[in-house]
Amino acid sequence: MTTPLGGGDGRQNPRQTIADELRSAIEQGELPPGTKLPSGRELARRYTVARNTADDAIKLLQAEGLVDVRHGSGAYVRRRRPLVRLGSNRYSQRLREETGLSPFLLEAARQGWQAHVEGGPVQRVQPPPDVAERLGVDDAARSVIRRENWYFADNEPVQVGYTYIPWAIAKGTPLTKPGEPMPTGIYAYLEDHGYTVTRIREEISARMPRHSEAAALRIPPGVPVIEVLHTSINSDDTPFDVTRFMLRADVMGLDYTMSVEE
Amino acid sequence: MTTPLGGGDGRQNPRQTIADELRSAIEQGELPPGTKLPSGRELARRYTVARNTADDAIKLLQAEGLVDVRHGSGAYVRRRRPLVRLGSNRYSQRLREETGLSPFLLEAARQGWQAHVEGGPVQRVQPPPDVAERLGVDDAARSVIRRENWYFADNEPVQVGYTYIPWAIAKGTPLTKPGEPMPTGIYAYLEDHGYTVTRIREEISARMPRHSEAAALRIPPGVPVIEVLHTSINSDDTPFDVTRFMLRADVMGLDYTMSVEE
DNA sequence: TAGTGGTCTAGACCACCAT
DNA sequence: TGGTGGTCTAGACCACTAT
Repeated sequence: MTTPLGGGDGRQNPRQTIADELRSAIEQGELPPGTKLPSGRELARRYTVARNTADDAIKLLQAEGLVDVRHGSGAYVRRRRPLVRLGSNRYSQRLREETGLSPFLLEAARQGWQAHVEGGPVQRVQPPPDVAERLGVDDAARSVIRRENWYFADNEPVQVGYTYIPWAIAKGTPLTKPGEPMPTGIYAYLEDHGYTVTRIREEISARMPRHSEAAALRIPPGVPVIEVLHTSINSDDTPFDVTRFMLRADVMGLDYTMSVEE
Repeated sequence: MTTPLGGGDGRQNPRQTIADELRSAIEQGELPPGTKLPSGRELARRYTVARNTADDAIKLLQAEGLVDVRHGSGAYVRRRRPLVRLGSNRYSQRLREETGLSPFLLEAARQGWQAHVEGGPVQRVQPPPDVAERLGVDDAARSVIRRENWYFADNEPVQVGYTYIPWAIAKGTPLTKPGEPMPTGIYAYLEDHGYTVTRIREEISARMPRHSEAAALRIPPGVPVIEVLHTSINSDDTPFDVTRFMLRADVMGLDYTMSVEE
């Protein structure tokens, strides 16, 4: 087949061509957020390609996070939702005491979201290697308590956290029991027993969600997760809690303010 | 067509079935990193499906970031490369002076990477709204200087940064000229002129790369970017520089340690 | 009920890789 | 040169949505 063009640049893939044109229409604002894209069949007609090919173009945009596809309805330019930004002050004792809220609820409420937290199972387990290393704990069986928490905004799950506390610390306390003492966070409790969050370390990475994570957090295609490995450090420089958070990156972000040591 | 199974669970999509089995083989370690997956044609034979279908299964894994596909060769389980973690101390004056290195070079070198930075164009421009807001600058034309920097590790681009400095500050200084004064970073220069990084704010999000970013940073499918909106704050609480970084999330991460205010 | 996306088939040609 | 991925076609059936 010959290339019919007379004025433009060289031809490439039909699939890419279609995706490129839709993409730039989106980026230029010609297709504003919420707009419905032409249907696969319609694109196939316009570009004189098989429907497969047109659909593949839309799948590309979906993987790039540009569109949401609704079965039976159409593909729509994704609306950029404002992020809930978790601040670095979220471990502040004072904030907690004044509001009685856990960090997540605090930030979410401040930003106008209907937020709640649900506790999951609490188990005595063997810590993952990276957690064990940061806790300075044996990589041995049952050396830590693992607590699971799910965070919701407007009734959608947006974050999960797995908290690991050395058994030596948690032993015989309510920290080993589910449901407790979540309302104001476990930190209020730990504080009363000599563990104050003096410093924190947060190691941040991003990746595509695992299949199971995508299902559990209802993460749409084209949306990554932010993984935060958080370590709480006591005034005597001992780490006493490590939490691995997974955040839906389309609704959650982080916001740190910190002073720079010389 | 009937479902031939006798012992297992219910059937679903061939495409999903194939992806599920490969995925769990990868997650179980039966297919270790670097292993070559069966070819599309081979999978098609094994599962008695069309080649399209088998290929689609592999594309799913690719979009999840689990495999790297090499044209003409095969699909391989992705090796997890260790991250270069940029620390919160990277704006430390002392570190800079002792080593003479810019933050990125410092961290990368410390972690055994062959690193270098390339400066891009320097222009006087109108700042993006979010940058203008953080700089406390007019959203007007030509109110800031924009500097562009590309960061390489082992000769691969892994990070871009766009730095915005108010024209009022940069006017008549080497900050308006390209190539300068990069070797030790612009911060050394600013410091000598009354702008010391006393506090920083970093707003973090993650998303799939834009098409152009993916091309420029050579980001493979299934890999997101981390976007950091960095603000440098002077001792008098004035912001004097905003930089937007884009990091390839498969090789770059962040590592903050900070004290918690009461 | 008409239109839309989801998926699959069977066959084809091209580009790239490795031997 | 044979195997592999990349892409495309033309047609089909199903599941879901909207009216």
